[in-house]
Amino acid sequence: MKAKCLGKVAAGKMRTLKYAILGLINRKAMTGYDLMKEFTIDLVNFWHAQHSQLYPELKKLTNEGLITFETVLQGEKLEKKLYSITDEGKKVFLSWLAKQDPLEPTPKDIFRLKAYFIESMRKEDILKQFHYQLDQRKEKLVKLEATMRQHPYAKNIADIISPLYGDYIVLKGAIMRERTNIDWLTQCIKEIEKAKKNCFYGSS
Amino acid sequence: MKAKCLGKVAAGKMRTLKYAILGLINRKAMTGYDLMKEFTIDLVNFWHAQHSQLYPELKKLTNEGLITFETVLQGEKLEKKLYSITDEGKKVFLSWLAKQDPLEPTPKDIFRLKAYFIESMRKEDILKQFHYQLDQRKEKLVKLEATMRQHPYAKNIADIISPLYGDYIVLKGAIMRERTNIDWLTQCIKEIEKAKKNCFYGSS
DNA sequence: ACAAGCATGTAACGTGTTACATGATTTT
DNA sequence: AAAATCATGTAACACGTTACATGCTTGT
Repeated sequence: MKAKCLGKVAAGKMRTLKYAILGLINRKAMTGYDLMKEFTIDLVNFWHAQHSQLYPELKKLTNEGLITFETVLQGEKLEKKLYSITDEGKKVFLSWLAKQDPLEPTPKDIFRLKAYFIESMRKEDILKQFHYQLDQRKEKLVKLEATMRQHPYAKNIADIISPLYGDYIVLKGAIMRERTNIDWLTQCIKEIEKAKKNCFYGSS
Repeated sequence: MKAKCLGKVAAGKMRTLKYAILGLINRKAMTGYDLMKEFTIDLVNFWHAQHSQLYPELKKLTNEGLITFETVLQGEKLEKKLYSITDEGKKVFLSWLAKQDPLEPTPKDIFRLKAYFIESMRKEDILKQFHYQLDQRKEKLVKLEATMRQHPYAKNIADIISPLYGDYIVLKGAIMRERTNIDWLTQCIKEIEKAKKNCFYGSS
C-alpha cells in the first residue's frame, strides 16, 4: 500500500480573488460595491468576479484578520461597510505579489475549440463563424482604444510608481492581445477564401 | 413581490467539455485514455481537462445516449472502453458547432493582475518578475514553433477540409498569441528600465 | 411617482483541481 | 526486476455562475 497523505487535502487553493481584493483595498478603503465597480471596469481585462462571490470572500478575509470594516451611513438608514486592509493583510498581499509563479495553463477558448473542429463545420457556416467572431473582436478593440485615448497616463507619461502605470500597461496589453486576435482571424478568413476559390473544398 | 422563475435553475450550463469530447470522438472511436492524450497534446493550447473530470463526463454522455462504448481487451485481462459517437451525439455536436456565441469574458491572468499592482511591488522585484515571465513565455514559444515546423499541414498546404487544418490554425493562433505576450513584456521592461535611468522611481 | 443606481446578502448548482485508489502491460 | 506507461475510476474540496431576495437613495 502506498504512503497516504494524511492531514487536510490541498485542492485548488490559489485564492487569487483574495489577493485581487487585498490589492484594491490596499490602495484605499472601499465598500463591496466599490470593489465590484473596479472588477467590472478596471480589472475586467484580466480578472472578474460576481458580487455573489465577492461578499462571502470579504467576510472570509475579515475572519482571517486581513481586512477590517467600519460601518458608515449613506443617507439616513442605508448602512455600508467600508473595508480597509490590516498590517497582516498588507504583509500577505506583498508576499503574494513578490512570489514568482510558473506559467498558468493556457486559458480556455471556446471559439478556438470550434476552429479546431473546422472540418466538421457545414461549409456555408465556416466564414459566417469567423466573420462573426472578427466583428466582435473589432468592436472590443474600438472600445479599448477609446479608453486608452482618455487614459491619464498615456496623455502624460511620467513616474511609473503610480497606480496609473499598472492600469496603463494592462490596458496596452489588452489592446495588443485584441489586435493579434484580429490578425489571426483575418489570416484564417483569407486562407479559407483562397481555398474556396481554388476548389480546395466542396460546394456550399 | 417579484415574479419568480419557477422550474429548474440554469446556472453555468455551457457543458463545453461535453462538446470537446463529442468532437474528438466524432473523428474516431477512442478510449478515455486516448482522449486524455488529445487534451494534453493537441488541445492544450485552448482547452484542458483532468482525467478525474473526463471519466465522469464520459459516463454522463453515455447515459444521455450521445456516445456508446464497447469493451475491448488489451492483452489478457486489461479492459478498456472504446467510445464512439451516436447519431444523436453527432446531431448535438454539429448544432453546437453551428451556434454563434457572444464573446466570452476576458480570460483571467494572474501575471497581469500582479502587473496591475506594479506600484505596490518592491522596486527590486519589478524587473525580476517581468524577466521571469518573459523567459517562460519565450521557452513556450520555442516549443510551439518546433511543433509547427513538424506540422504536416504547414509542410504541405492543401485542402482545408481535413482535421489537420483545424490543428494548424489553432497552433498558428497560439504562436501569434505567445509572440504578442513577448512583445508586451519586452515593451514593459524597456519602459521600466528607461524610467529607472531617468530616476522616475526610487532607489532599489 | 418612478427609474436608475446604491448596497448587501444567500441558495443552488455547475465546473475544475488535487489527492486517493487500483491494477495490467510494455519497455528497459 | 524495475520503471514507465496504459487504463479507469472516486472523494473532497475550491472556484465560479445564475437566480433569488431585500431595501435605501438620488435624480428626473
